[in-house]
Amino acid sequence: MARRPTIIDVARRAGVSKSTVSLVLRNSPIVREATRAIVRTAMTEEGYVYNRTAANMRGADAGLIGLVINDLRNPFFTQFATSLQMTLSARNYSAVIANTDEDPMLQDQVVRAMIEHGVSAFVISPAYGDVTATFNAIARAGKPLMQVLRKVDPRVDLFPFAAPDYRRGSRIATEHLLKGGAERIAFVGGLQGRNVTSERMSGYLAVLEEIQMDPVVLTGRSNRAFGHEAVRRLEMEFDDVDAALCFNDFVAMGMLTDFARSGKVVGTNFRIVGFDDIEDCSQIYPSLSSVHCDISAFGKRIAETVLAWLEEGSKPQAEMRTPVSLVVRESSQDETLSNL
Amino acid sequence: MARRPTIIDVARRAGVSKSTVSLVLRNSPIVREATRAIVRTAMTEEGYVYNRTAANMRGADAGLIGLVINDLRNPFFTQFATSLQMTLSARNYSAVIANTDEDPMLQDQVVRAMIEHGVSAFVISPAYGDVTATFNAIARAGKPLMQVLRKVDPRVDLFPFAAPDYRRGSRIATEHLLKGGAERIAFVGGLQGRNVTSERMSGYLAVLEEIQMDPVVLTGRSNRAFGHEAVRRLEMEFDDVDAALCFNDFVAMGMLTDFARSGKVVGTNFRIVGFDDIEDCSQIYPSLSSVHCDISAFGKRIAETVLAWLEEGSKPQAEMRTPVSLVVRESSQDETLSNL
DNA sequence: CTGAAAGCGCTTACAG
DNA sequence: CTGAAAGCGCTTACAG
Repeated sequence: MARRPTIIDVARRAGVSKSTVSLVLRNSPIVREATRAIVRTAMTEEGYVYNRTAANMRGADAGLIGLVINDLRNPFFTQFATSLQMTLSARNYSAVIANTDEDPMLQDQVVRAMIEHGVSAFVISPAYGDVTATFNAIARAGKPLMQVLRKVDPRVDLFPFAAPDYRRGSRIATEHLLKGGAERIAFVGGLQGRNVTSERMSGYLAVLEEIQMDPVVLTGRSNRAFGHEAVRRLEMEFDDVDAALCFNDFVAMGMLTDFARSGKVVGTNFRIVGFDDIEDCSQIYPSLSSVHCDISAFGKRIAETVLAWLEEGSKPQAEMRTPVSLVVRESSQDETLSNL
Repeated sequence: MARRPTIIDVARRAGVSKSTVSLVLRNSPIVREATRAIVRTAMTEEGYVYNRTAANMRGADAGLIGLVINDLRNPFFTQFATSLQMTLSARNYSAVIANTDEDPMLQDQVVRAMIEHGVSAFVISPAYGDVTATFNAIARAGKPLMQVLRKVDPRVDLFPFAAPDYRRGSRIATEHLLKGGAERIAFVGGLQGRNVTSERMSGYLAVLEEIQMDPVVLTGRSNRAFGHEAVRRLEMEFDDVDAALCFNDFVAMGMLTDFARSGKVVGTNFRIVGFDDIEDCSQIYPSLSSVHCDISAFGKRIAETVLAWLEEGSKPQAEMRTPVSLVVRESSQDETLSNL
């Protein structure tokens, strides 16, 4: 297989200089239309493909964005990554994507690899742990960085933060459970001491304080297994609890499965609301009410924000919150009502 | 913020020529250990980061692999992509990842973008449709390409194909259902006329022919909704069917949900086996038996295969099949038995 | 072992 | 509008 054709080959065939070819490539208006056409045909005849790598060297933007995600196997993050990547694609950027598996060391390694590869900007949903050195390396390399979904570095003036408005989601979910007649509501899941946990709990705590209801908080991992465990603990220790707001949909699904196994009817005897509204929520039985974070719109918005920063230099605000809403389904609604 | 330091800056500080710095960078053995040490310190003092882009220009390998996936929101493919990407990372490669959303046009576009970006090789789980032009563009650019999971281009001598051994999975699942006492087994889901569908059906058809059982095939989309539809159709048209092998886990879960809603006990009255063994299978109730494709090992293996091709020039065999196994859970096992 | 020179494929001023 | 020249940050022979 022969060497890839370059602009010189195209120039020779078109009978112009290579500068002219370069100008055509960059859609410069100073080249006559007739010349453009000649160059264009020469390009297809040669089978020319643009070499971005070479262009970058001369200072042009690489058109590569680094996307670093703490857990790509989790559909919540997958959804975000996919939406972001597709928005970038539509704007003619490509994404270098890496899963860090919640490992700050691995995270540091992939970030450095991406800097070497010359990505133009970073979007990071960080693993918990110390990111100072990692983020500093990005700053030193002069690349914009947005931290999303988890605020791990407090220097939001340098590394702007964006996330859905969890606090508000937590509030409206709690109010919904109360309106449905819940007399004692538990908050289930989420590791103690983490920002996301306190945010997702904060609206719940605020509402309960307003109406003087005692909170019941069961913190723990954010998976189905903890949902199972929580059901057992509630039965043993807090048998007056008749509703739960969960840290995320996995915890909620874990609880649902447990109730299904023991034959309890969720929606009537017990009300559950999840968080994130992943796709499965509407597909399971009973279907799961959940705080919808519109993560797909969120991903799109982040893509646009970071491109605006890159292309127009408009640095995003230090903290950005995107709207959330509540999707009510069977798990928090009396069957008799929903069948009306 | 100052310009990024280059090897010249490092060379100046270390008091050597830039060639020497380059040699150190590439771990060449011909540089004395003492000199290396001096250069290394100079690098950290300057805050030097390697510029791979520049290195590529001179012919070095980019260390970038293009990963193009038909549906990144589907956990099966996410698992594959993640495992592949992490294996690449461990070998000091990075992955440019794109979701094509089953759209051959989008696929063509992202592939061309990746060629411009200078990826060294492609791994593609293709969207259905005509990929000839897209694949030809890759071949013209001289990049290795492996098609995985779906054989869309028959030219496997040029574009080697790899997938789990679906046929065998289909066979062992069918045999398992028969051993459990199934008297009539349906195959549910999978679009007609697609390779994957016929492969996942082939073992089932073969076994049924051997024992002279009439097949019942309900082809259709591969999502939960079709699982619902299938349950209704089975009840109406084939009420002697007492077991189902599903095209994938989503279809199976759709069936499970439907049975749960109507109070039928899966595992006793009706046996179900899914395909792919996504993570949820063990977490739902009843837990879902499934053909385990070990997609994580598969991703790792593909990464290694493509790197071997790239680094050692050892082109993979035209067709590669990886082993599968059956994971038996509640959905295909009599409760009385499983509780022993 | 180390230095000076050429070149990878583009873009960017700068003349014409 | 178009051409000739320099340079982006490396690597690669080729001398010393």
